[in-house]
Amino acid sequence: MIDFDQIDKTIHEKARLSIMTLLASRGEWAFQDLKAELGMSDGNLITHLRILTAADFVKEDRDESGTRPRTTYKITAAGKKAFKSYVEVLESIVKAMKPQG
Amino acid sequence: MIDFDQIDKTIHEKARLSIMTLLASRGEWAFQDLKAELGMSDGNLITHLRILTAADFVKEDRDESGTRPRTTYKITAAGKKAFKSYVEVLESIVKAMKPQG
DNA sequence: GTATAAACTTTGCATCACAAAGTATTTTCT
DNA sequence: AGAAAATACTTTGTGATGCAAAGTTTATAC
Repeated sequence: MIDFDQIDKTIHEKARLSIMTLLASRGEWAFQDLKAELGMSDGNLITHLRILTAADFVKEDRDESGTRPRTTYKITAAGKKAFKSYVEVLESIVKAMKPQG
Repeated sequence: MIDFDQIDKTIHEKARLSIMTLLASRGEWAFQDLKAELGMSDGNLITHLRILTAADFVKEDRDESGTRPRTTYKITAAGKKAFKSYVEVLESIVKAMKPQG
């Protein structure tokens, strides 16, 4: 049977799932790019990023090189690992549905 | 890109996702069997079943054949359809992760 | 120096999951 | 027959949380 307890609530939330998928599939995302891609408000986006950062799934990089601030986010090793096992649950759900279509 | 807006919140909730997966993979489930399988409290389980029923994703069948009441639940056509497109999003996430492992 | 942009923080609201406990009905046990 | 147990609920309460909107800070462009 599928182990639903293995679903990490930190990742499972829709907004954070999309963030994690984006971060996992591409190296680095600027705050503004994430915001544009996901169509989220500043406050909402940063809250989710904070939650992911607090879980050590995401790391922020502040670029203070004199120019306008540009914060980028990338997935951590722990984040990759957690996301991978999360995706494994998804995969088992997908597989369980395959026979019937 | 993956269309996260296509994720149905009614289904995406962990508890209901497990219920839907069980109902989609097997014809019919008695209330007691779902409860045992998922380890949920009566109140919590019935609430989620009500939400799924209200969304027309699940149909309940009351068996009043003189014996002790036995309510069973099965997925509806609309539920199968909604769950299928939900699983398609999962599949696209899984696929997006495949290249990197 | 006014306006704009980035990256926040704060506030407030509304939803929601979940447990615990209580209820009605019926059935099994003694 | 009476007590206990089981099914399928309902009710209540609490705590968490998603989200938008608006305000804040700092810095840059004009």
